[in-house]
Amino acid sequence: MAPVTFTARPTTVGRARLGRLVTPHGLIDTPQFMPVGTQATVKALTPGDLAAAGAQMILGNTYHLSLRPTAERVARLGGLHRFMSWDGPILTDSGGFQVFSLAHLRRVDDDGVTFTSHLDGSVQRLTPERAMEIQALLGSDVAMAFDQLVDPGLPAVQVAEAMERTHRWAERSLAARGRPDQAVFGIVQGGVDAELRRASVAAIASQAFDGIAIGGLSVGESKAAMAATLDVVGDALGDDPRPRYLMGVGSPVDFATAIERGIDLFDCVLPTRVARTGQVWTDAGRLNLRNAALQDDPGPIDPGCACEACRNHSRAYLAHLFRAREMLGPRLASVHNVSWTLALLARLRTGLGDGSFGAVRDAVAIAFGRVYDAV
RNA sequence: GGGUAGGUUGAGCAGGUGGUGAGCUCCGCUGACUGUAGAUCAGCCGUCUUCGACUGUGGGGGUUCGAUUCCCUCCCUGCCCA
Repeated sequence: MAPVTFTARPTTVGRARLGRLVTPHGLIDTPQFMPVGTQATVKALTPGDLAAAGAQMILGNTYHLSLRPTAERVARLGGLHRFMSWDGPILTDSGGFQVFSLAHLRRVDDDGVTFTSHLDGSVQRLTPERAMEIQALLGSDVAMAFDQLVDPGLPAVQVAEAMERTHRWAERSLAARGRPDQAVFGIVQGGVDAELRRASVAAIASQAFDGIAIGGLSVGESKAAMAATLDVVGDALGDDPRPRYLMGVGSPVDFATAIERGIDLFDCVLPTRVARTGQVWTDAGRLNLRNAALQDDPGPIDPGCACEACRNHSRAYLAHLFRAREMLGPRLASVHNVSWTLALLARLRTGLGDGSFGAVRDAVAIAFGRVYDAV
């Protein structure tokens, strides 16, 4: 029996589909957004907060958790779900992103990556096999193959080299899968080069992965380049029935763009990261809770939002909390942003069914265009 | 009343022995953040017409080419004595 099953039906919107991913810990309506809980916590939020916000699946991270508290300890304590008291589905990143973001702390070779721990400077080794072992110990519902992403602006030779390494690591990741109840997703790389992306889709989609992730995007390239790359990947995948996960995306305007091009799953730190410094997302665009003008605003962050922060608190109160550096500020802002983002995804799903998708997409584009339009 | 130490841009300071005081930390203002080394980081933070210029060292006066510095006087604050 497959660890996860995915059923999806096409819609009238481009390559968009409406689907359902069933995992050992529950189901996910797609397209869906997964809040990121790198260190076994979606920063500032309890599992109850996440459930109330409508979260169906969250992320954990191989690199961080293997260093602390260590995968072995999590396993001894009953696995990641029990450890963090999140009963729903969990996807674990393989640590591939850290190969990219911690560039100055690592050395890459064909076998794997050697890191200097950002915590204590100790030498750490991550290979496809070890990444899969860690994820098996964590017990996530979906494990990610160990990949290497690079700046798409690098010379094509280097982008191709990292991509080909990713393909070899994909095979090894799949061969090293540790448990039958855990799905494994492969990751397509290739920067913003159409030819490389097509080659990468061919190399990854031909393997027995349970899902296909698109990595290496939203790392500085333009919105247009990301959309064009998603078009290429979408064409190359054709009617491949597996779930498609766009890694590390996105901002409010990115979701519709990607959904139209066939994406089913998203994850991104943005809603929680920006929330902690006072930026909240609303139907009218974004709002900086530190702005002086909000100190006298008795209204909620977003009148259309049903989250705890919007139900119970005013912008003026939030503005005060951030000004006073009270931890409730980042917490309530995180509650709101995750709730709002998940609600946006719900509206987009509804829109795919009833024809209002374009209207939702355009409203968000107008509200956020000023900020997130791109280069 | 006497003595003493002080008064520097919102706050707290640094510096300054007659020769360029706009330097720091807070506060404040604005922005950034995309598979989280991020409750972080960046810019601004006297005024203006801002690649520059002007003003500013408690108030007033004096000496001087030139005063934050020297002199006179007044005001304010802390501490000690009476």
